Amino acid sequence: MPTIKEVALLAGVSTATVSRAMMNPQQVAEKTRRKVEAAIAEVGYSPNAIARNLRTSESKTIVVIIPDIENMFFAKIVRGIQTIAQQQGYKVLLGDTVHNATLANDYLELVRSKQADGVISLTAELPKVLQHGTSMPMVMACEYFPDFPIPTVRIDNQAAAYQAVKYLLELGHKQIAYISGPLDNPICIARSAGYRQAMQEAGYSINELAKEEGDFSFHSGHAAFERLHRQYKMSALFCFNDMMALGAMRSAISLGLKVPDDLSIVGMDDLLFSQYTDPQLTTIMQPQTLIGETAMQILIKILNAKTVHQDNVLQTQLLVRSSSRRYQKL
Amino acid sequence: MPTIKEVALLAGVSTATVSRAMMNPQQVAEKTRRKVEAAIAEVGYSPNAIARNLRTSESKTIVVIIPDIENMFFAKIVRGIQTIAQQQGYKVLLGDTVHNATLANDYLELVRSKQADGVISLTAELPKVLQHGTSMPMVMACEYFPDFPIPTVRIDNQAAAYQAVKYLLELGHKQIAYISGPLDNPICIARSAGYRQAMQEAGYSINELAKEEGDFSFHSGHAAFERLHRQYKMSALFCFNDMMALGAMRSAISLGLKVPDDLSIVGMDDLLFSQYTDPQLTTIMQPQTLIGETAMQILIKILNAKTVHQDNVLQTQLLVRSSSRRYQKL
DNA sequence: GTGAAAGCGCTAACAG
DNA sequence: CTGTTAGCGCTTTCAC
Repeated sequence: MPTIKEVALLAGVSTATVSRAMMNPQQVAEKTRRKVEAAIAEVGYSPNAIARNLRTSESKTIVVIIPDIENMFFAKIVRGIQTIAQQQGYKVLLGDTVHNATLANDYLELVRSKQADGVISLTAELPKVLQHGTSMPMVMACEYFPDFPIPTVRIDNQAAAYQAVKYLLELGHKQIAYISGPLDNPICIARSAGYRQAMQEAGYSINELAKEEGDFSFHSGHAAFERLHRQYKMSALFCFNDMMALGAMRSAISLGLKVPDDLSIVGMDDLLFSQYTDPQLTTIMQPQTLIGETAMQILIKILNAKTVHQDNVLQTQLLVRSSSRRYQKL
Repeated sequence: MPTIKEVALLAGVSTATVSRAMMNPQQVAEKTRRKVEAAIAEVGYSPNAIARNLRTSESKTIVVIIPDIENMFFAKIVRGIQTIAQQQGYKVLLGDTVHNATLANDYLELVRSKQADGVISLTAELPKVLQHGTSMPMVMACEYFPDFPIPTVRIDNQAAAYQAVKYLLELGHKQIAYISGPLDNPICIARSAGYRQAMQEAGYSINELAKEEGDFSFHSGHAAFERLHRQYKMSALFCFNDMMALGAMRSAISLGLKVPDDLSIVGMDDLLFSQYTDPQLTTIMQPQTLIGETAMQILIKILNAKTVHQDNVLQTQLLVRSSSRRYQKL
């Protein structure tokens, strides 16, 4: 790999001039600049970013921590992040934690060690790893932690779940079950609260058997429904995300149930495929692209000025499709 | 951020000793090491990887370049890569190029600048960017370039397409159309050849109207089918990947066609959702996890010993499901 | 407008 | 076993 020194030699200038020609072109004479550019092209020089970062303590790179790259929900969010990042000259690196806190920590390491300037976390694995109260430019998207004072962009999880369950109640359903994500996850706690709020408002008691736990994956939704089906007689099901809803729907169908005739299903997220399955999935849509864009905008503000915007709450929307219908006696 | 100097000062040793205590603990006296470790903990020191990499030219990190994070096909491959990487102590960073050669180049930059040791490319954007014949530890997965002597892990694209089309021919179909990815993409050229081979063997001529181009995305498959439907009367359709096949299937259905009664569809990849759509998608399965694992294993060998394993070809398999059926006169 | 020189934080000889 | 020294490749004062 050619270095700046070789370019300088060939162009007959000092390394400082070569550096300036790249960083502040207007500071260097037209003629000199052209010589430098020619030399750069000739040797095929490309600056060593790592040396540059070491010097400037800035990498113009951010890292996005994703819990599960197989969950399509995150793809659109990443795209939103990338759009803004690119506009502002930031590169984005993705880290998939496979729901593993140690890996999440490795990615945080990139920021500590100056390989990246900041991080957007889409995962809930972080607090286990943030005991040191380590402070770094960071924004949390989707997930959130009441105890950690980290700028967050998210939806109102309790209200969203409330809306989903309320919708099912209005259709006349009484036996409404739900499949949650990990029970200790704050967004799941909030969504559970939304479920309870809606049920209690309608005057129904909460049946512990009406709940099963998954991990947000398709397969966990499939498995959770099988357990649920054995233990609780329901006419409607609310799943905490679409991947699980889709898994549960498949499970229901293969158990011989008709959706929505025997079972209404409502999910949450609105994935690309949610509208193309059979039946199409009714769901609470999350503005995925906007979540990503907002998160990146906040991170850039933090990087520039240390301004902290706490807790941005974005709007969701109920999308009624064909996986849900009015309750009918069987 | 505390530096090694502060640790050294606090521990009452030189920076070299601190460094050794971290890199080669056995080289430093038990007692000294303990002092150093205590100092590290006290100031909350964490080494600046960027300075370290600048010095050692090694990062124990590899980068995976992905053309489109929204295409689920890549998720499983990435998981395969991660499994092996983790076993061998490598971190993996993901870079989504959004089909953009400039971004692809940025990620290559990570290797040139020693922020990563090697790269696995799942994208076809590279050659445009590799004019300089730049050599770096790299393996190509899925895509390949006949002209570039880069270790590759892939399937036999022509044979796979041949198998798909042959299958449709055996079902009695004669009017078989196909939706390709970008026409200048080598794997698409190979798959087109497989299509032609099968058609010609069966004694059918090639109709230029029986072909449309997409970009491997769901939406492009949807749009391509609409064009195809206007210009060519077909009883069967082969799509170069499942995302497009799923898009085409939706398009067909919304145009009032029955799948498979009016139109048989065969895809390629075998995504998680391919078996859960209605109808379930017949497809040529690619061993995604294995592709990822193999690619990473090869990269590690290159990193260790410069051994080059050219062109590993993995097996595919036709999965017959319900989106295809025997031809019937209408 | 340009060059000389210092140094970002770290590791790796080389001495001792 | 440990300290001293010399850079890795780059940017950035500070002079000229």
